[in-house]
Amino acid sequence: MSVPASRDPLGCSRAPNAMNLIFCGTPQFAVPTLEKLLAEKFAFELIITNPDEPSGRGYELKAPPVKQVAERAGLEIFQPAKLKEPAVREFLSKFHPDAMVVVAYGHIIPPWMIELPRLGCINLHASLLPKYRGAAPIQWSLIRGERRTGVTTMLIDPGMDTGDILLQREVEVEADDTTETLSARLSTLGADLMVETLRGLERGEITPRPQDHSQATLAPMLKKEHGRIDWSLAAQEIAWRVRGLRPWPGAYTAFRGKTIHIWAAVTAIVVGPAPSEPGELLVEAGKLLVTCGAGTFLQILELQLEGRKRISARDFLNGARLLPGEKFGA
RNA sequence: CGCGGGGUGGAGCAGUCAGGUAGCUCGUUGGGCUCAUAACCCAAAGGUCGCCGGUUCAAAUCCGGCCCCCGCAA
Repeated sequence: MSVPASRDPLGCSRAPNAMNLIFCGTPQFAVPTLEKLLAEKFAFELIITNPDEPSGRGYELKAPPVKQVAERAGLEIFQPAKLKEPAVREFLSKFHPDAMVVVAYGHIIPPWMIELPRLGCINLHASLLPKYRGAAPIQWSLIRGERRTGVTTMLIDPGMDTGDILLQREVEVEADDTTETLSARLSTLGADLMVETLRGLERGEITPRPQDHSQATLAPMLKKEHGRIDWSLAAQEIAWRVRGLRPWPGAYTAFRGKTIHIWAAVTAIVVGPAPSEPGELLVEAGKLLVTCGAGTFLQILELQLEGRKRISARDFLNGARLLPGEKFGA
């Protein structure tokens, strides 16, 4: 199927999406946007992504997902460790993109870089700004039990996700969504929104709208310690965390002196007045229940003992030889 | 040479330190009980103990090498 060479209203011979872009992004979340823009024939002057990092057993150097896609597409790649270096500014000042697209890049964009592109730096953020500003919006919206969330494109300003909003799109959070599944959905939705945003901006059809800063909430980068389960919380709170903390750092607790990860869990209907303290394990009709705060119970569905594979609660019960009164978190 | 855990019937595990008849909880198959059941009772099938080599009268277990899986860390 061939499309005839199109002409814009001015009659100039040019591709329909002849915007020149610089793309900044690093993890998997940024990949759908890059791929979508490639498919829509946007032109890339440069791809900026984080340096390869040692990862996995043996600490082998691993290229970030965006770099892998960019390499396959034959694009020029730039991997500065810091944007502050004078050499970085000097190098980038040679470029004159129409817009810079920033998706989960992992760095604050300095003012001189914001002013580089004609149309500004367009950021895709995985929340309904001004809610959940920061590095981990998807995780925190799940941890907080939000029923709906979305994606936002905005004009980057010197603050942390404080720029003017361009476009937004909402989605429902499914009851079994985890950061993995929600992130996959938002990243493809965001890719479409970015295309729409760029085209709208080029045509002058989008009016940047300031955020209502009084409504802002924060979604700071997660740390390992955020995954430790506090069994005195209500089961619902813990279930939200289990979903939001996947795949990293994961919700974990201690069992027989070792770390055990809880990968899937749901709140359980209480069966009876079983007197027990937070963390205590109960087996009821073949189900593995943990006592939580305020008389609530969490049913464990999937877990993983340190050094072992991820298994179902049933397999765990078959092999663990639980003793009465054993507990998590001890 | 980043640190560490693990590979045992279909599943999850014990047994390995102090070598010597393959164990536990399930699942599967057949039978029984029951109005009925994922419940209960009886019975059966199913394993080169990751691979190769060594030590030994004898190796899942001790020694050497290799393959695969996983946690930490980043």
